[in-house]
Amino acid sequence: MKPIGSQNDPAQMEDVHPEKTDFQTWARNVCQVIQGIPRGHVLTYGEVARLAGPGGSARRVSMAMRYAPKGVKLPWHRVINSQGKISFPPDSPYFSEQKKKLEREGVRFKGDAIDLQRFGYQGALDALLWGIPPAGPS
DNA sequence: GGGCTGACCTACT
DNA sequence: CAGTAGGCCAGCC
Repeated sequence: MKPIGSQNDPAQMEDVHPEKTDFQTWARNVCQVIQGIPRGHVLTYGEVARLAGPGGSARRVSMAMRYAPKGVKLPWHRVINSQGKISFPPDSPYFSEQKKKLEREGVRFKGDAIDLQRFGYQGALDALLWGIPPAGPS
């Protein structure tokens, strides 16, 4: 992917208004939410979108992660779709990589999907607001 | 300026 | 439980 290509206009780069809930601000919020997911838990796109703020749609979550530079450490593998499955094609290298990372963190697959009842980060909002660690799956 | 695509979601049939 | 329909919005052609 190319970084905006020929965007040499200084006006567009510097004239940024963080107060507004534009895509960049919202995307940054999404990154915060994803980084707040503890090890061994996962969140769905819809939940991340809701936690990131108003005007959030699940599609934008995926865009935000692609939007983030490589330098940013983002546990993107902890984000899955509402079906509890990985959103990559099974033959994609990303699929195996994500599954591998998740299993390494203790997330077990029930067939081809994850049991959201167990590994779904239900305490996401609490942790984001008060820093309360989640109760691990027993 | 319009049209199609996409790491998606919810609801309905 | 599988398939379909509508909605969502940034990027790219």
